[in-house]
Amino acid sequence: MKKLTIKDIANHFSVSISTVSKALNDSYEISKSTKQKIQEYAKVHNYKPNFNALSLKKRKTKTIGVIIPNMLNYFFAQVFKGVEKEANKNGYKVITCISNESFDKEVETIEMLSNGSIDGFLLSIAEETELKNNFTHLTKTIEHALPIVMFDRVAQGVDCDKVITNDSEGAVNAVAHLAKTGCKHIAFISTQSHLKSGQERELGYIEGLKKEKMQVNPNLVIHILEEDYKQYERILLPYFEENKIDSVITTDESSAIAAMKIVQSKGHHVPKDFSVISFSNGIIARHSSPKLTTVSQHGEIMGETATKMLIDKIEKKQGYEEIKTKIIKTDLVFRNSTKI
Amino acid sequence: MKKLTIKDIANHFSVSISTVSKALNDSYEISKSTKQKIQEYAKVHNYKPNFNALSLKKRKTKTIGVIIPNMLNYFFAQVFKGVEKEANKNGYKVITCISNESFDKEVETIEMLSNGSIDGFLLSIAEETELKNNFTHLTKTIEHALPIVMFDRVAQGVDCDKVITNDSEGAVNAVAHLAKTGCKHIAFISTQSHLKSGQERELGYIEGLKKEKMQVNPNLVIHILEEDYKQYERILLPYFEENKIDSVITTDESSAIAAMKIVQSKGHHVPKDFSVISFSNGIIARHSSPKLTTVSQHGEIMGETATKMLIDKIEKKQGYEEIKTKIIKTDLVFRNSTKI
DNA sequence: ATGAAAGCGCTAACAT
DNA sequence: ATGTTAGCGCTTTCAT
Repeated sequence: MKKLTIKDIANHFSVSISTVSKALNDSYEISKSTKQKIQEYAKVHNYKPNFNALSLKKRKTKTIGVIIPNMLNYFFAQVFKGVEKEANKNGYKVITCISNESFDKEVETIEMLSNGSIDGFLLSIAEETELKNNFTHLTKTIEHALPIVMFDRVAQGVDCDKVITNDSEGAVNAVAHLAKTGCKHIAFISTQSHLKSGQERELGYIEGLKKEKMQVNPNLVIHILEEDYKQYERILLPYFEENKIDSVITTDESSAIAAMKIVQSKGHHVPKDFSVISFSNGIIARHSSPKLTTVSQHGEIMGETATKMLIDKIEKKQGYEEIKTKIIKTDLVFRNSTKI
Repeated sequence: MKKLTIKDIANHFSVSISTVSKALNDSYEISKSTKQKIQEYAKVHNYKPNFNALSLKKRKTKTIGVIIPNMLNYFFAQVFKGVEKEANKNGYKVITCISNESFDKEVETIEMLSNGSIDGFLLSIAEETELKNNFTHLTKTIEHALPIVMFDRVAQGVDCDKVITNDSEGAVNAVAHLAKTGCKHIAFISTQSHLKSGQERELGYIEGLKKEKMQVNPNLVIHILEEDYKQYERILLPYFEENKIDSVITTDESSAIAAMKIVQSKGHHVPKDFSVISFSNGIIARHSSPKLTTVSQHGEIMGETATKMLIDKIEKKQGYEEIKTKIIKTDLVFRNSTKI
């Protein structure tokens, strides 16, 4: 069964294709009766204007491209959920690509989609791109009039809209809560010291300590590598043996769990003897014993926000020419790894 | 900066557009020298053929549509990873939609994409669709010559390629391992008794018991609702108090964790006194104490397989006319919630 | 070896 | 109120 075109309808009623086109678009030029019969016929036969013809003509595709570093990351999956929802709400499709944290894949993807496939990009830069600090592929596409909105992992130097979370504030709040509940020796474990957001969290930790008039002990700032996730406990153990630590803030869930297991294995009780707060997306945090108190990022809202910004830019809504950065706040979600 | 078109290139060299087109496609009709200078110029100026013009002309888009029930589900995220990878490898883009387990969203999505946007569908049906047992939206799109490949959650009645996992076999293997390691009273906890795959797992559990010449005790087959996930422990507790249970197979990770917490809170040791095997995608399983032994599904391979099947069908590769169902086997991944 | 022209499905300016 | 025509960017058949 071939797809129905405007031409077929025109033939069927022995009218011109422009009459049909106008009728379907409810033009005032066409008589009520013709409009009715044509619209009726189109509906019954399930006519749908050809997407590519429309896009070619109108020079816009009503689709956006999203580049996500890693969909297995729950946070990014949440962001994507928000993107898809907001895009659909506005009648946009979304082409999704995973960069796998690879610079090359990111560049290739942008190349692939920079041929009129999409009206704009949403992206969170790959780890490798962040390290390389090479953003020419991004500046180039912006020059070519394809708008970009970056989310979460953002390239400061690139001139475009951005949506980020307030990582440092999240850490400050975490420190404040620990201090309030009597913790004196707060450690910080980072698996992301190579990333901007990881550095922000660390800065927030320091700032938080200062605010609480607590001393910053460099021995309590622990940097480990994400790729070593299978040996977190082994790697962390010495830190806990050589220092007096009564609480920890971690940049990720896995190291929070590892820290907790270490102190538990020494017979300590969480949260009575030891408190834990983790930056987190929540999935693992809700299944540990005890459940983790977290600095929670609102991925879905971030996705919605970024998408809205991009669509506003594409459709040149009021104020679209300003370049904005929006900040999504974090929430401290109290579970059972901290005292009240 | 406007995008370069074939016309611009033609003007620049004062040749016709068809010459340019042929030159860019390396046609034998064009002289070596002209080809060279045109290709060179195109490369330098980063010419890219307009996607919509090409699609319109060629009547294919090199893009596939994927409908996923829920991207926050780690398994589906894994499938998606495989899809994206395989699609890209073959030069396809992927438009991704989330049905959110909703029948209506699924239908709308299919409507939205059935206008020449894509060359074929990949989908896992929404829970609601599975319950409604209404697949006319699917049969209709197949009739309209848009191929569909279903994965994981599959509509048996619909005539199309499918990729599924062997759920029942996974359960049989789980029972076998528990039996081998001395378990006598194996319970089964299902949060998915309304879904085909949940039923298959239960069937496999029964079959496994019979193979091991063990008695089937209906009291040990426990059905709970996924929406009650916050109260699994409360709901499950009575079963553990009223029955002699020394091991459990669960259809999901959360209830496995809940079961484990219950027995641990009674002072029992996992796996010494109690064994647990969970159907699982792995993320939570690797963070519990002890880590869970799982029946692991290979989501990424499933995604790759389904995508390859769809592309073969779209491109009418050898044998594309047969309708096939491929089965991805499960693996029993031994961690620490079972004995050896 | 190169070019003219038709056409993919649609919109819209311009007749009639 | 309806029709003709050009054109979106490209491929391809058919001249030349």
